[in-house]
Amino acid sequence: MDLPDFKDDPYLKVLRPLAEAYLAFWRVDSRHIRSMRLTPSQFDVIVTLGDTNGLTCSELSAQTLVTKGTLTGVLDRLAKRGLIRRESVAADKRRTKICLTEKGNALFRKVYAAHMAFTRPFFERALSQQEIDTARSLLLRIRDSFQKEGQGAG
Amino acid sequence: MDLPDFKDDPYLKVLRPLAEAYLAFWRVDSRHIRSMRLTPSQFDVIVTLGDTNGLTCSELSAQTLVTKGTLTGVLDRLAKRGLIRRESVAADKRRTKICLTEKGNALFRKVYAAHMAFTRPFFERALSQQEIDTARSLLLRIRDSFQKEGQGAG
DNA sequence: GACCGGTGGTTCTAGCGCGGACTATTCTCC
DNA sequence: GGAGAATAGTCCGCGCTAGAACCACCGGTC
Repeated sequence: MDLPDFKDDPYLKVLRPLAEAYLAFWRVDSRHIRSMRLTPSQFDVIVTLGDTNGLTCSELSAQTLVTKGTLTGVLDRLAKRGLIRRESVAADKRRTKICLTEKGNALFRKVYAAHMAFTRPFFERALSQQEIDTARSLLLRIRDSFQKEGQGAG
Repeated sequence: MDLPDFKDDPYLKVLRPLAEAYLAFWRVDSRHIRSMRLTPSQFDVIVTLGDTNGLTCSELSAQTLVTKGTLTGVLDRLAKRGLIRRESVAADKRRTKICLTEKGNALFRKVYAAHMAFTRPFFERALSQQEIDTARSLLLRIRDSFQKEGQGAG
């Protein structure tokens, strides 16, 4: 994505920093998660399940960044490690409720706090309170622009 | 990553929008790339090779988001489609120079312009010129914070 | 000219990502 | 209450991902 001809294109001035900022964050973030013996997807699922009474697969995949198809495998591995369990739902036999086990809940408490504490300083030293607000609103505008349906953009 | 207790944490106010903005972008971006019969990694490689006289694998993996180990497979598939070729380097038998073929170069020209044209409007309609500059500088600060070595962040 | 640390590319393992197909169940509408 | 659409979860194919191990090769040293 690095052509001289286009380097001055104003929109590239955000596109690349956006990608670079997120990916720099992501590398640090995921490395720390892996050091806690979880993958990013597993962490995402555990944290999303934390402090709930269980969620269905659809709810989980909507609230995490894990798609429906991938979720099955992720849950299989978490179940194998005794961190979650699948419960059938009487009212709707199609559904399965996913719950943290005791062990999973304990892990959640430990790992979430640790990860927050690890990640926070990177942001705090980068931006002031006011800049955080500015960045937030600009980023949300970008997000909304890409989330608008009719992807035809215009 | 969605706990009530922590929702007011100032750093979460950027973390989530950053992730959401990038991922919203990424979904639209990668879907468009796939519609052109390329994967994001393949696109990244092709675009990076465009307008060069060939790069070694190390150079490629440094300039793209594709790691050394993954690159082999990506290049295999691109070679199988006749889009790149591997050339041995006389001066150093360890190295392999990767070049776009004619076909690959033609694809590059077609696909890169199309993709830029597709993506640009999403940013243009989200932010003004001035906001682009602001967003850029804040994002670069975030990036730099995460890229600083000693990941201990303090 | 044999050692040796460093580099370049490939290979391996375990796991994730997307889209699409499939089965079972539930909902909707006539 | 039965046909057909929609939904829930699983499964599959292909490809990507990090990280580590591996082997060939280079550069310098003695």
